[in-house]
Amino acid sequence: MARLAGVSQTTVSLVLGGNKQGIALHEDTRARVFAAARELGYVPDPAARRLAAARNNLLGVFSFTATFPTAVEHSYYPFLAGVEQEAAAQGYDLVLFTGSSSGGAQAGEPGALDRVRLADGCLFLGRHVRGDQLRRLVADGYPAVHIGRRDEPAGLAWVGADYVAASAEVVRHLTGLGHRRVVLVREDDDAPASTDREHGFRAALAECAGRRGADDPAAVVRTGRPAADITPAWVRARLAEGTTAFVAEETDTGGAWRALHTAVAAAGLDAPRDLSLALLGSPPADLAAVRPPTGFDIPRAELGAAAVRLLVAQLAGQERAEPLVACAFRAGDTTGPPPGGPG
Amino acid sequence: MARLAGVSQTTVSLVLGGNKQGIALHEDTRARVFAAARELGYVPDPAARRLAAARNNLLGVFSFTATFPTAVEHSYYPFLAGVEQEAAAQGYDLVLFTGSSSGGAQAGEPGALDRVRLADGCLFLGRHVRGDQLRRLVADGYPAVHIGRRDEPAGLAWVGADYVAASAEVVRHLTGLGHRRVVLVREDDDAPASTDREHGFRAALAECAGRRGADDPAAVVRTGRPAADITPAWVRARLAEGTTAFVAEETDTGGAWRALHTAVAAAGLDAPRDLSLALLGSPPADLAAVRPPTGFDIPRAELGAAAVRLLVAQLAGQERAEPLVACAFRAGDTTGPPPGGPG
DNA sequence: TTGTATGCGTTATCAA
DNA sequence: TTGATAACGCATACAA
Repeated sequence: MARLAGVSQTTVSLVLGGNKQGIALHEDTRARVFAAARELGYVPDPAARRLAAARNNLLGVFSFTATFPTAVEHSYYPFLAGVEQEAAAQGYDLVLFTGSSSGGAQAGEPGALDRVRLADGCLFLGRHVRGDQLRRLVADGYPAVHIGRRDEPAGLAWVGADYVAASAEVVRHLTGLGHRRVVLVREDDDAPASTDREHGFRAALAECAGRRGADDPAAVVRTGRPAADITPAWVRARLAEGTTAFVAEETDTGGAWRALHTAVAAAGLDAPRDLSLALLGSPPADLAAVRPPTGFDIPRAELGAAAVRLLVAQLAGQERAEPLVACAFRAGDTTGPPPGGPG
Repeated sequence: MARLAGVSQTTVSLVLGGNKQGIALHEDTRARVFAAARELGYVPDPAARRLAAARNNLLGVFSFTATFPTAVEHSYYPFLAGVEQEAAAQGYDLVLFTGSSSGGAQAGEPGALDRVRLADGCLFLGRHVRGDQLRRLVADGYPAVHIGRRDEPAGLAWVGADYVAASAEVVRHLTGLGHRRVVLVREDDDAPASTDREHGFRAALAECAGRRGADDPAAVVRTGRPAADITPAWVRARLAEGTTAFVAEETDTGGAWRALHTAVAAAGLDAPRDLSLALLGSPPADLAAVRPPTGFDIPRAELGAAAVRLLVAQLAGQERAEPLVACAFRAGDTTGPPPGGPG
């Protein structure tokens, strides 16, 4: 013990612990403690100090699929980048959990989510988190934050991208160019991320209809995987009906956008010459290079960081703040005025 | 406490702790303890565990730059994939220590490394490791494994890719095609990864020279960042001297390969028609699609997994095994016989 | 087969 | 300004 070296004992904690309480210390004492510590190579045991502090400075990160899947494009990497940085800034370390691993022994078992309790609080990623277990965690007052909007279980804190506002902005960009009839291609599921985009889409079109007195031009198409119904013929039919712009939502595979892109090209059409295309999100890497679509970028790193801040605030007993993070509008090369002129 | 739920208390440790000592336990008791634990969502505190037993089934990962940097190409992500999977298989949870992350509160502090002691052992990644702190950890007998060959501090265990063998194999592929004069373009630094590649390169060429009695055709060029000296004129000059093949080492930015690629194209030359090109590693994503180069792939996930196995073996007091992991030769489209025919 | 007592290294509360 | 002393939550030797 450094106690032997110096002449003190509890004092070591104080000087080496940073003296949070602001207790007065003799400068000599400090110096002696430091000297002795260096001499013996003494290092405060993090386990002991975390035990005594009743807080281990660990934040959990739980993703129901592997945190590091082989296919990078499905990964949570962009979120983790923000999580890591913000956790570092807040002085927390990260414990990585996955639905498939969780300590090896009890994979997939009913209590698998309980493992996260070894951390002070936990972040959850992904749609497929078991609701019942999460509910219990939340009910027990365990600090938890979900990345992505989530209505269930009640009381679960979350941070999410403001898809409503971002989608509305994209649509307003189109209506501002003169488009009056726009079609949204979305996935056939009811995830909040899809629903929010549709809300923003409809809201922005309704605004325009109100102003100009036109009838409601909103049209929404739900497509499957793969998006087999988005064909050149389908595109032509929509154009014939007066549609001048198409909007696709971003999905994890980019399927909707890819299908739209392909169908338009196959129909011998060109954006923005013959019609306008926009993407409610970011394009898959291989299509990004071809022609950057008009749309918005999801601030994934920002979301990760915001989630950490929210979780830390929860740990400190503070109430939650604004959970929505704004997306950045991206002006691309795929939109322009409708062919026949505005209106 | 789970103690309240059941009727025991120390027993909880035994049954939940895996009962290392092989003490006899009533099946009813075990069942009751498990039931109570599940009921309360009880999880043993890792800090307390580590304090009392000096182990808590936590493995640390410490990288000397952010583990999830904004620039994806510099990331340790591929290693992490293997680390995560193997750690799960071995029954360990992963702690990502954020001590050195950019923006981290204790980024450059002298004690930044000490927090890893919370975990039973720790993996280290990256070239820019604080040697002094690592040395202390190792000297204290703390289980540590470095991913990537490393000579310093002495006694630090590591796993690495067998760059020597892999590079030699690539060169033999070239000499087998008939190339006799080959130039290596490498970074101007002395990282083991670069040095090993050069060794393999030289060894394979020397073999060939020995067999055929030719003079030593090895030529090594060190280039900076950016690799400004790799110009079309430079390529032409080497060809004029009789060089028929060029080999570049993989770097984190892919700079050397990119420079070579660009210079050859700008010189109006084509591989494998006019000359052969090979890459000691994998190409950056954007160049991979263009034309897959002959070379080898670093088994990053395998390395991560091997590191975990080595660390776990160290925890069990076993001695270290073979630290080298073989790279996979990749036949690409950039090599062929020399233009003038073999020899 | 299970309960009791003790210690792991710190921090926090009080007393000196 | 500093030194005792009691937790912190768990594991282990030992007694029951």
